[in-house]
Amino acid sequence: MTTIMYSVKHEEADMRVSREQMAEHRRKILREAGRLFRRRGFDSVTVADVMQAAGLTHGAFYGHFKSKDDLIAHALAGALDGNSAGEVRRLADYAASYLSERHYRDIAGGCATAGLGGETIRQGAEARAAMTAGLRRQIDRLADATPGRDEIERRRAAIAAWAAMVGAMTLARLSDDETLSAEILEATRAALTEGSKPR
Amino acid sequence: MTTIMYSVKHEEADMRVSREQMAEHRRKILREAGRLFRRRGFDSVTVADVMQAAGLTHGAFYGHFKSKDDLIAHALAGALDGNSAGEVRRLADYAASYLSERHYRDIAGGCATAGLGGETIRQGAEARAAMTAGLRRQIDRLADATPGRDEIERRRAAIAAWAAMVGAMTLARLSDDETLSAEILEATRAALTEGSKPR
DNA sequence: TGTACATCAGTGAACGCGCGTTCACTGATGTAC
DNA sequence: TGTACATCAGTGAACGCGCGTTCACTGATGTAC
Repeated sequence: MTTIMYSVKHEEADMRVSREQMAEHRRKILREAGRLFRRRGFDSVTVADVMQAAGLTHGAFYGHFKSKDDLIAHALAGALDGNSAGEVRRLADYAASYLSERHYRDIAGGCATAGLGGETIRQGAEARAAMTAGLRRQIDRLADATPGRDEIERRRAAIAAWAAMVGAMTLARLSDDETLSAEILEATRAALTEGSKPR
Repeated sequence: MTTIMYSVKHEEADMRVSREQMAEHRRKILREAGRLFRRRGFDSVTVADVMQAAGLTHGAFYGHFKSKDDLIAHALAGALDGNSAGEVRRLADYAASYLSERHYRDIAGGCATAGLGGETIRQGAEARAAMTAGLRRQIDRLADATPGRDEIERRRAAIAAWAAMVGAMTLARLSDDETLSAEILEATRAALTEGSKPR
């Protein structure tokens, strides 16, 4: 009996690859790390998990990053950048979309603050700094889309609204009863939407 | 040269101890675990850390709990119980106290939902269940102290307020800039307090 | 444009450490008489 | 109430596994001529 083996290379991730290939690999590592971390948390995702998701072996990791902590900081920064892409038009619309069932279910692709905020408090200085920068950007973005008498009032309202959104998503995902989860999202959506729609 | 050694026993935690001693040990393990978990998260606290904090050695652990996961579930339930002790009179007062600098700094003794909510999503079924039960109790408590036309509206408002409190504490602790942290707490406090004070 | 060689991205085995868990042992507790 | 013995809470060494990290090696890339 003869077994014919086809050597299928999904990507040419063999030995030495070109420089653009390497840059592409780095981007892929960061993207997959961002998704894995959001889904499973920093600690339970291993370096080997990330590299496998990126289609490489774990040994190549240290050619791209100094350490797992280094990866965490960069992946977090990337995920936060991805989240804050696009302009926020009206706070009420943003809240409705943020507090949607779709976002509730998409942990891996969803908001990094909701998915990883609680754990980042205990991470290294660089990860904390990335989070703080992302938080500042988000507050600014939301303040521009928040109604209010003056800049100070809009900023205040934006902060409170952002806290409610992140908190509601955390609580909804925490609950093991999906009816309660839906109620939490709905109640917070209502609170952030009410009175802001011109009718 | 002679060294005189005094054998100081802080507690008689030698071999076999009495049954009430054992019950006391279990309570101490749970209390210390609750504090350590809130401060450092589930993963970075080891069974040996907890037992040392309780004044015992790690080998005794499995006489008290089935596994680390078992400890997590019980410690979480205990911490949540501790948090929800006492009645909530007025939502605005509760929010002011919850969003205080004192609470912000007291992670180990503070709200377990804010301290561990983000991580509990990825914990076992029992830990999730304990969190869900705690969440339900908290919503009920707050709803009773929330102004509103009817039960449904009070409950809605209580949920949104609770989400804002947990979110604001998470964001404040996330920031590595204490000025921003204080601003987040202050803004959310203002949002939850405004209009509710009779003047 | 073609050839020779140095570089270096990726591979996979190996290292070492820490942690959850187990276990033989100890000796005080608690019970039976 | 006192004595003899079984029980069992706690001790500390040991086990085994997983994970972050290192390293010798490979062979394609990219450069010098």
